[in-house]
Amino acid sequence: MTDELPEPAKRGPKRSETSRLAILTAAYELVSEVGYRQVTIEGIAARAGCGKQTVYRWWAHKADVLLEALAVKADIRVSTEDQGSYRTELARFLNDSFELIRVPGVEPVLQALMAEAQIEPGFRERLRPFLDRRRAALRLITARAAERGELPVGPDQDQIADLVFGFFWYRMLATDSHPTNVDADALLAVLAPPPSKGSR
Amino acid sequence: MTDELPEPAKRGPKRSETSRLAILTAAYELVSEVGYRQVTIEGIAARAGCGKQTVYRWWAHKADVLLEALAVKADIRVSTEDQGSYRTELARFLNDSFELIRVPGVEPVLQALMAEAQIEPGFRERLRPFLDRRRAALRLITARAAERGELPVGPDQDQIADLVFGFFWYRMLATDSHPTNVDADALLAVLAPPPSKGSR
Amino acid sequence: MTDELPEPAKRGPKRSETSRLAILTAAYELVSEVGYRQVTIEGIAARAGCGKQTVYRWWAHKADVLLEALAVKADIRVSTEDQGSYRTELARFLNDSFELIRVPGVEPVLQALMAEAQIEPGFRERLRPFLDRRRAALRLITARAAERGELPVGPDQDQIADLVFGFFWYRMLATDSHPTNVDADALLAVLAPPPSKGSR
Amino acid sequence: MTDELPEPAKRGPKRSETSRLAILTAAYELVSEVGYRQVTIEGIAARAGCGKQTVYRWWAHKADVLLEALAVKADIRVSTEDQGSYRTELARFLNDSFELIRVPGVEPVLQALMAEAQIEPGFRERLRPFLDRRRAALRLITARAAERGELPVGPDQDQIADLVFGFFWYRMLATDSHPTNVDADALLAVLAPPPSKGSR
DNA sequence: TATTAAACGAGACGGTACGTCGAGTCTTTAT
DNA sequence: ATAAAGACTCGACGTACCGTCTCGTTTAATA
Repeated sequence: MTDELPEPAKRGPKRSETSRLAILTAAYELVSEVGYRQVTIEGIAARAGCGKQTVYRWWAHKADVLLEALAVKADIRVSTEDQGSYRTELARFLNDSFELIRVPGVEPVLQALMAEAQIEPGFRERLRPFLDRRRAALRLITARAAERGELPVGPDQDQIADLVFGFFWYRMLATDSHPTNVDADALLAVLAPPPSKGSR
Repeated sequence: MTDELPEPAKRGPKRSETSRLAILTAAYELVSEVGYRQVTIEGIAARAGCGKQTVYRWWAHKADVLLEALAVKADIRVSTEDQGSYRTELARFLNDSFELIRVPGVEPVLQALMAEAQIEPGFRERLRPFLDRRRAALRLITARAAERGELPVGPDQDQIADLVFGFFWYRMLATDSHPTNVDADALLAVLAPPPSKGSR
Repeated sequence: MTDELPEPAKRGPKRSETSRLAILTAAYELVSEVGYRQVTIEGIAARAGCGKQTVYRWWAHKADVLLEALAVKADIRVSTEDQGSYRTELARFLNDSFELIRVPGVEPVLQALMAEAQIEPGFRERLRPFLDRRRAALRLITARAAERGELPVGPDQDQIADLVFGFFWYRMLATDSHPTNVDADALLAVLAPPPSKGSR
Repeated sequence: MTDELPEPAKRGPKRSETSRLAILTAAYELVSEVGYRQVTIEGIAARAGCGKQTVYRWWAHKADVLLEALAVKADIRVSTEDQGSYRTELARFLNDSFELIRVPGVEPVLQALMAEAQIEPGFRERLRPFLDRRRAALRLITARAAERGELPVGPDQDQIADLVFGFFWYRMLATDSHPTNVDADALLAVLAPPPSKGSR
């Protein structure tokens, strides 16, 4: 039982990996250098040393280039491994996430992606799987916590995700201050309060 | 001591309030009708029946028109009055806020404003006072709660604001589901847990 | 009794005569310099120092620019005055015409116009009035000759025009040799033979 | 005595006659169907079911395809046989020529070829042999007439050709009316006047 | 009351980028 | 070994808006 198509055996030249990477790199760098508004398909193509058509052939929108560039340039690796306790795992998840946006170029790209999703309905839908993957990662942790009975009463798992990612994005979109470890502690205090000392 | 200039007593016709309102209305309506991306200064001017220059004379950017239109079209009135308890006041604040974005046209405008703030550094700064006014409103409540000693250990007042507005904006920007009363309850459970039954 | 509209008193800036002339000049010169194929609207606009839109606003096609440029750059003045005899008038008409295409830049423009008329049906119709005006000029002469009874039996006035302009254009389009006075004599011999000496 | 080259006996597979004819047919038909401007190499290749490269391999320009297609699709056969008198032979030549452009597809192709010759200097030179062959055919007739002493005083043989082909092309390029037998009579009256009745 | 300066509608202007098309070249695979 | 399929770079297309700049016209304070 194979899901794969048996390769219709297409003739002709294959897609140029060289061009693909040049375009992704150009787009990624340009966002930080000149700002998303000033990034144009023409500019990307020029910097990548390829024709505009090669960009348009493979991506519908400059934001789609960035979305793919993000995967190439900032391989997202956030710990979701079983650490024994919800609190520990959540702490790690938060710290990893907060670290990620300190990777050069990541923040402006994320801002641009979220902005474009508001403006271009088509891209909104293409961004969602990316956002959902992040939620799914967190869900691994909360689901495990639920099984263990560690989840405090209050928000359900979806609402926890809204709180965590809401905090994360709001800081990035609406303020100038990145979330720090101090913020992670506050989130932990709210979502996974430490076992009270006096509890017996 | 007044900062205001003593009015140099300019000659000539005054700014046309008719045009101002026509432009604000046109911009506000166009966002919902055609989407922010498709809103152009030319389109606003055409719909408002005025020249482009009249728009450019008073606003720097189409987002600035919307920011002012929002104040006119959806007068923001969120309760911050003293209700005796933090939990009650926060509940009211949340419900009022969540209701606001159900006003027709408000959500797409807010999405557009936040998007433009990511893309246009100048506008980002002009949007901040708007966001800060919202934070200040919430701060009235948390400050009062702090005085009363009602604030649970954990997040400080700024972090509370990040959590509340983060939740609010994340739902609007990244998901398709508006926050509801159920969500308000979850936020309350996290930020202002009810007095535990057994406590006395 | 005036046929003229009472001028609806249009508001706003008038068409820029500066741009118009810069565009006509640029187009006219470029044809000779780089060849009609290499003339582009972009190139014309760049050389004229104006935006492409300013060209597109007033002309449908690069050939239309040239057609107007021809009128400006090579004011066509071919004698059709009454000289007493058909033969004299036709001789003058031919010599004036043949001289015209020796004006720098005229020949390549005429070639381009006729070529475009074959390729772009819309322009073909816009070129026709120009061609018809040339025929009308010749017709002044042949009609006068007909009145005088000077027209030899054989081709009618339209066919005379076909012969004259056919000769003219064929030389320009299909050969490399311009028509000369010698050719004018040959045409005269055919169309307006001198009164045979022995005839009486 | 054959004009054909003795085949240099090249190695490897020979040129595919199937593709050649498919391309010529596609080009010839497309000109009438969509107009020369809209004919593209890509379109020809697509219609012929072959790759673009196969077209480029054998022809430099779309006009060259048409020039060859014309020879295949409308084998040009104009009578130049000795008929005893200049007038008779010229009449036949004119009628045959005028008939040719009534063959479906011939006129638009001829218009396109002449147009391209104005626009593409390279093609102009490749078209000339075609035009010269037509002149050579007429020259057979005029040369015979000259030998017989039938040529009237006035235009020399080259000028006669200019007049005949000029008339022919001018009608095709600049007017909408094909030359007819009536026109042929007018040309005859001018170039080969019938022996005057009263001549003794 | 006449003057004059500002704000207005209209819209032409020099620009920039769009997204598309086709040119002509090059690469891969199947026949 | 050929040729189809088609990806590539390149350049121009014609369009849409940008933000600026005239144009008259209208309005209101000033002289």
